[in-house]
Amino acid sequence: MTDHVDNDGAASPKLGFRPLYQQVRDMFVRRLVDGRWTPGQALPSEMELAAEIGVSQGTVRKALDALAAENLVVRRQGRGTFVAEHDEARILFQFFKLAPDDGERAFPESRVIHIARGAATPEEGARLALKRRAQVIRIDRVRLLGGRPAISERVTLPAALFPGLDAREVPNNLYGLYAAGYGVTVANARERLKAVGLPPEQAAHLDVAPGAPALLIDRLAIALDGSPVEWRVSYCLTDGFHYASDLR
Amino acid sequence: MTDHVDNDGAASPKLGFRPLYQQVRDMFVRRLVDGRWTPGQALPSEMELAAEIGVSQGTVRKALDALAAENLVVRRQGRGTFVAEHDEARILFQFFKLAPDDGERAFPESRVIHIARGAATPEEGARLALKRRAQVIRIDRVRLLGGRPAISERVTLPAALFPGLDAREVPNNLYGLYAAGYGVTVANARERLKAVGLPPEQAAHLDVAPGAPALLIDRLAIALDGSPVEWRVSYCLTDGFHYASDLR
DNA sequence: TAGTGGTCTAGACCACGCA
DNA sequence: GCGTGGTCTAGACCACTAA
Repeated sequence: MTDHVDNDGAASPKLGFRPLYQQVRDMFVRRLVDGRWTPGQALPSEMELAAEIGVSQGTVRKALDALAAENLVVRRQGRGTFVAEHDEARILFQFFKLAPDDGERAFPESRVIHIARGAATPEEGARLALKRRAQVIRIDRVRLLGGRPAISERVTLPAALFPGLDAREVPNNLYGLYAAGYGVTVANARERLKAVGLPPEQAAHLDVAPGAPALLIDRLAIALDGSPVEWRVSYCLTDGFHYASDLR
Repeated sequence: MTDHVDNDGAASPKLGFRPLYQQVRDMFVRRLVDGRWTPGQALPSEMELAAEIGVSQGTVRKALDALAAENLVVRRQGRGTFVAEHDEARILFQFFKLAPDDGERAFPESRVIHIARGAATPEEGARLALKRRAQVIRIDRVRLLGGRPAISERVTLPAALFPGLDAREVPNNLYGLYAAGYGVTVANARERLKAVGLPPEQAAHLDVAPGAPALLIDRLAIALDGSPVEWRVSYCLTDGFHYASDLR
């Protein structure tokens, strides 16, 4: 066992104090990162984990509650604690904020326009924290909402993380593929929104006039270990749809 | 004392079970709503509250932690628990999502264009859940970011909630005024974003050409008791700025 | 009925802010 | 030094699920 929790001894002088339950949380995240715990799997019970690690059940509980708050695990009373999956329902509510003005949210269809790999541009390298001259995979696709083309986007990925992705069938649910196919779990994302005039290329894909107002969404997706794993730039038409944001 | 916590007895049959700490949380929210606890005030210590209510300190703690997670109270180790205030810093990070593309976030200046009261339109009535022919106050203003006009917005309020607001000086920080002047605390807000072409009136206020792409933010602000208290429609220019959204 | 997570309690000790 | 919230533990009981 390479995991360990240690809050006593000379290693905990004055600064650098970290609560036990957070150390336990970090240990659990490590198990998720290195694939010891995989999506959908049932974790051992709180009691078993507590006995294994050598802390109280309450401390394990605080650690698991923290992971549940980050949507990394799902707790179900009477059944157990499970590693979260990137199924469509989760994506739809956690990462896809575009909803119809009235009516139910629905998962968009996708149409891949182009997929290729090449050397990262300076901007791509900067956003994805890549070494000079690293390879990236670029996916251009159009997504349909309610049957109409509404999103034109480019997804840029570090090729090193996703070997062979450019040569395979690309499913609708990319984050599910990252997890199931490459062991890469997207933990969170930062989005920056702007209103812009639609560039000619995107306008053609969406079948509207160039210069039409579009919502530009620039998203950087972050993996469990904190590293950026996807840069996505989406142009969205917003008549009949809106981007929903809840401020608490 | 009208507050009470009761989880035994015939009132708790099979359904309708509600954890004690949530009942305590609700009791605390009631105290915030009715003004027994006011912004900035220090709450009694956990021990005192536990003794007063007749539950354990741990249960009070869970209730207060829940309120802290909702940004309704602020907990400071060694000092105490305080009712949250709508100071500029809180607004800036919790409710104002527009940030410069590079550089520090800053609070925008405001210039009131017009303020008046009148009968609610059907749409205003629907959004604010008003009775037919209720009065509303409308505030039109322009907000400046980095010295440049960047936001043109209309704020619509139920006149009954804010008597005399249309006749007084309107400060930059509206939510602070609602709280300090009228005992109305904005607890959260729902925003819907679209990209639109700027209407002529807003274009004139912002000194750009009509039809220029703008970010339309439609915000409904919700009070502590769950009722809508403000409807705000903002047209934002987004060159040099973006709307930041973190997905977790 | 057995096992899981959820709630509630009680008490000890720690880190922090302040007088 | 004192009082605050923060952490950690231990144990009891409850609600839910599945066999």
